[in-house]
Amino acid sequence: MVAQKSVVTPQSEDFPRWYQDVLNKAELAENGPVRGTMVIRPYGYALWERMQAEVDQRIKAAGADNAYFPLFIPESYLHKESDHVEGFSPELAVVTMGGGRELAEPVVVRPTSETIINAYLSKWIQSHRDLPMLINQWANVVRWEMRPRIFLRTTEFLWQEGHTAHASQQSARTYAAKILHEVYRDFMEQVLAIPVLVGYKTAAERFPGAINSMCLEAMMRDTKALQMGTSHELGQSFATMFDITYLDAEGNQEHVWQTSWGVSSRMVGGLIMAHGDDRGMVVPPRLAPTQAVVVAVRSDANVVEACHSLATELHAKGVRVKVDDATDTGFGRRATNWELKGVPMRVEIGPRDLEQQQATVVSRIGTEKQAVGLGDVPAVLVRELDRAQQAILATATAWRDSKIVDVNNLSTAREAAQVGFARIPWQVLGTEGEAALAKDAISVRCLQRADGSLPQAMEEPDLMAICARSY
RNA sequence: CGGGCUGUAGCGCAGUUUGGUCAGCGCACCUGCUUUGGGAGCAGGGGGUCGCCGGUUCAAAUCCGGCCAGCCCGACCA
Repeated sequence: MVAQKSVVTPQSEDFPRWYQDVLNKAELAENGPVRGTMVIRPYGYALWERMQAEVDQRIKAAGADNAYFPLFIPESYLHKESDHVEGFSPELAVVTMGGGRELAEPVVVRPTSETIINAYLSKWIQSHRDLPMLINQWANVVRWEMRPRIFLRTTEFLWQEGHTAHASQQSARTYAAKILHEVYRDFMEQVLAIPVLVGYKTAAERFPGAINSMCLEAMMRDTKALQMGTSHELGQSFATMFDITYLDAEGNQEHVWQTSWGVSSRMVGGLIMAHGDDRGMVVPPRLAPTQAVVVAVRSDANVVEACHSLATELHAKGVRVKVDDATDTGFGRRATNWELKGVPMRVEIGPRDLEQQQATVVSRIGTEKQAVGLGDVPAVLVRELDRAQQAILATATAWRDSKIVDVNNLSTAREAAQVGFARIPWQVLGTEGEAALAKDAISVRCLQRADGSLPQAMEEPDLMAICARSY
């Protein structure tokens, strides 16, 4: 076997450059003409569509229904919640002209939709029988970012945002945690194969307008943290400002308790940086738009026919499969391109294979090739796909865990956070320590219990702070 | 928005110090032939107002001024 030339900048040499190389060579996305915008190419969008499908299914299972609210929001709506407007004002895109004339009231392009959705929830909610009201929308939002990075932080990005109203604080809190665990964590670990730490955001990191922000934090291959998703308890502030009230069973007028929660196209960046290696992307099989590619090694009618017939068989078994019979491109180049895209399994068929009535099966996460009888390929592939899914999660988890260091003072925390996650008792760190670490670009990613579980309240004793550099 | 670096073909770059056969290289692309089991070879070919505007000069990718954009490091954030 010929030594493989490096096709992207090695991670160890220059991680940001590696990321750019993968975006380009795997044909995922590129910059749009307006600063901070991105063009998502078909393969990148296929990854997002798979994410949408899996997340949407879980959201519906959690009882929320999809709806759609407008892109434009009256500027006055934003001003109804003071923390909210303060948090988002610096990054708003505001439209002042329309139809060639100055608008009487400027409209903002939504940076998030709490305000407009709550304006309507207040019309729709009258009785305790209307609660809980569970709404989700898939949309694009715009935040004028100072330092954009494709997928991780773009001026316009794609996401889902859930907005719910409940009769009690407990119901809202329970639901926000349910979304965190049953929708987000389950999706990220079981589908994306990315292990996440869950916890509360500190007051400094909280969503503008929330009384409690819960989050999921993943570690990228450069040991920086990426916030993969959030679920917020909004308390009653939006309910008060937008007058969302209901009559309870005793006939009392009450304000609802609310939540909001979201995951975005940022997850595509997280996927790239959580699993990728020096050969490109590694896409876990349950997510992969293409789980297996059947490659015709040489231009030969029998070979090409065997590839298509095997693909048909695999498709019938529920494998998302493609045939690569573009034999006017050399085999090596095609193999490399599929690896760059992170397609989990490759099945190679050439004349030599055909003579033996076999195919050569290669996993993206391994290097060895195995010869498999043609008839056994579907069963082997199904087994290997499952194995790869488990292996990718296990590898990512073991690696991340090896980069989490327990520390007990500020200076060791600072040191540990340069090369991983520093875990330090919150009562040792405190808000002063948090501010001190911020000077070195280290933030408290989340507060969690010592066993890694989600706290019930900020005031719980013995919470641990996870500190890291982040995207 | 601060600090640093960089804008030359789709991508990556050389050339700028010392103005003048510098419009160049590698990859990619097109055609033909030979190839195809890990980024193929040979031959031929297409593509760039050198980021933009202005200035200096007989002459500007090169010098001067301004602007714009991108990347990296920070502050802000999904």
